[in-house]
Amino acid sequence: MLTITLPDGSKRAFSAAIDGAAIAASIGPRLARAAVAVRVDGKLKDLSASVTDDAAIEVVTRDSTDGLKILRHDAAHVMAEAVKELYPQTQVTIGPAIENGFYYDFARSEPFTPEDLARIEARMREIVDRDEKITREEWDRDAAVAFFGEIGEHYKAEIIAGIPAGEPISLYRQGNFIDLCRGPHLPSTGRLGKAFKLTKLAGAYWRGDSRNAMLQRIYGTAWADQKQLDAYLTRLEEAERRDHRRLGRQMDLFHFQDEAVGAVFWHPKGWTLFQLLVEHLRREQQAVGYREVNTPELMDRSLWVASGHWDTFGENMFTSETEDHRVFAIKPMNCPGHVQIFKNDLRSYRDLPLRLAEFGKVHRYEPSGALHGLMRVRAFTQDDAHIFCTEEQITAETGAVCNLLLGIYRDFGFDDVVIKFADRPEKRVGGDAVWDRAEAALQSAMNTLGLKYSYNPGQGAFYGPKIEFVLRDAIGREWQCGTLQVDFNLPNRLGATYIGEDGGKHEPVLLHRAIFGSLERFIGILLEHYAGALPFWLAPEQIVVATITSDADEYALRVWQALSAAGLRGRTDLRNEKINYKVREHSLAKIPVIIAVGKREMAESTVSVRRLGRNDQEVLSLDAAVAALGAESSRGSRRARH
RNA sequence: GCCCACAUAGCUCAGUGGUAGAGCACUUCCUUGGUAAGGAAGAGGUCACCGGUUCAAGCCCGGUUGUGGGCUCCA
Repeated sequence: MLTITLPDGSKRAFSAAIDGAAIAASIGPRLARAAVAVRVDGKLKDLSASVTDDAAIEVVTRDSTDGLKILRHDAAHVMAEAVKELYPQTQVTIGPAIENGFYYDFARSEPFTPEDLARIEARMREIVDRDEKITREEWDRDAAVAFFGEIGEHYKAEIIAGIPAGEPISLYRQGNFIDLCRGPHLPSTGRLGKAFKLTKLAGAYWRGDSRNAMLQRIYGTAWADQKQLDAYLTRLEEAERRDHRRLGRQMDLFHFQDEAVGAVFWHPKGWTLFQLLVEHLRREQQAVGYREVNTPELMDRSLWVASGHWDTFGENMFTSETEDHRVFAIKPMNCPGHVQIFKNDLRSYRDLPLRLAEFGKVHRYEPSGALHGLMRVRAFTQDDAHIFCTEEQITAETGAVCNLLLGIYRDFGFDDVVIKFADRPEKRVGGDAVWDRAEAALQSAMNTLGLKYSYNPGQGAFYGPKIEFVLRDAIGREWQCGTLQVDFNLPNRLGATYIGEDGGKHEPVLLHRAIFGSLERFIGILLEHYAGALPFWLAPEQIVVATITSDADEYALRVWQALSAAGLRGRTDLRNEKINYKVREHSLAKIPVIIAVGKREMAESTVSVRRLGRNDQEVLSLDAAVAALGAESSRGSRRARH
């Protein structure tokens, strides 16, 4: 006799041990069909796992978060089975479920081709039709290592050999395919359904280490049903249309070319946007105590040797050698420069916190494969700032930085920012005691603020732990934008000190912070976020004044003059084209406001205002329109922050 | 840097060994019109670059550069 408790609190009694499938069936046939696994006292189990004692049971269905994960994991297994059938010489490695889908890494001397992908996918559908039973087996570790070694699956054998001896391991078998897996899995391959698709082919290093062999990774997407799959594919297509590289071309904002790989040619409209971001942050940060500075692009190598950058990143720095054999480095960051400004005066504890900001253009010789539109470039502008403070001031300064940052992000329409805490990396300067203090200080400041963050182990800067503020692009890729780093190392390495209350010399703590991070990257994210339709205050061209007939040319110029005098950006369109044509063209160019003027407006001193995304117009007197649009533009950029 | 794919007009793309194509954009002319494409004509190319195969290469082969998708990296 056992009693199970369902999530709604209801209880059911069974006379003997029972498995998940039977429990689901006892509740209803629909649930039984949708069931992919069960959660027994919080632990995910196969539907076939038998429940012998009283337990809390939740039937996991295929469209739930856990259910989808299981489906995707099964899809990976089915793909591996298909690959082994079609290309028996291939070795399997690992194949997890990921966001929206799954992948599997294979070792094979021949590269897979896009045609192979179609073959593999077809075979996967056959395996689903075969509806092979999926069974769990428990093996002794050493027996499993020997087994996989024997059948030539050396990667699998290596993985299993890494599991502590004596720990029983589970294998899952379907047809002739057997794989190491923690589970749970579906009862049979037929339950996977056919709402999956293989999407791309990629390389991936064995165990994620670039010193290891390159494996071939096949990515796929899998869903509970065809409708979900179609919706996902449509979403991807839409995301492609908001790719910032495409928008940059369409909106004539910037371009790249071969002679300056990874460096942006900003066109007039793109540069206007860039300047708007700079102006906005400049105003906001000056209001909270930052002072702007500017430091040299080119400094002697010795400074970078002293800071530690030369040893850690020398290979990624651009250098320049003069005729007299002096080696200069083009700055890859601004911190050493700011430390020089700090050091150039005798500093008192009364000067702290000292907040130095710079819109500093930096160059980094990034690996060619890392480059990506505006998101990852070799020449970019940081909205960098360095706060020299005491250890006691870290919490307050961290709070102030986070407030400023989250406020700025809100101004640009980003309400949900992913925050990560990254601690000491393998390659670092400074002793463990210093790192302990830096990490503790940053973490306690974050906890005091009550901000939610995840943990990103080993990803800190070489001189200190950091907080990463991460935004997502149109297809969900994550990009670090803002950052805050606590540094107990550089001031020491570069000899920065201040005179404390006690009259003695002390080392300041250095907080590094960037809000946009890289202006280039932030603009890339911003464009994708708005799909190019920037809010009125940010649009490089806010208004086009378009004539309906040439009789209105003079009036249009007068209207434009009035708008321009109110500080608005835009132009006239006096071309001999129909108003329909002009509306279409400027709408596609994502101009927020089109003002049409014809004989009627001219006679009445009015304008007809059409907003992007709307099909109606508002007729206003010229004066009222100028006042309203002028106010709207400055409202966006001048937020009340108190 | 590594794996795979791709590179044709300003843009989006077609062209699988036999004289380089389309749509949009551009220029000129006609059209002066009321809120998402009026009409006609014209101009526009070292088919990324270097080499090879071939009577003949945009197309086949090799290399280089760049781009895209991943991996690694990201001060």
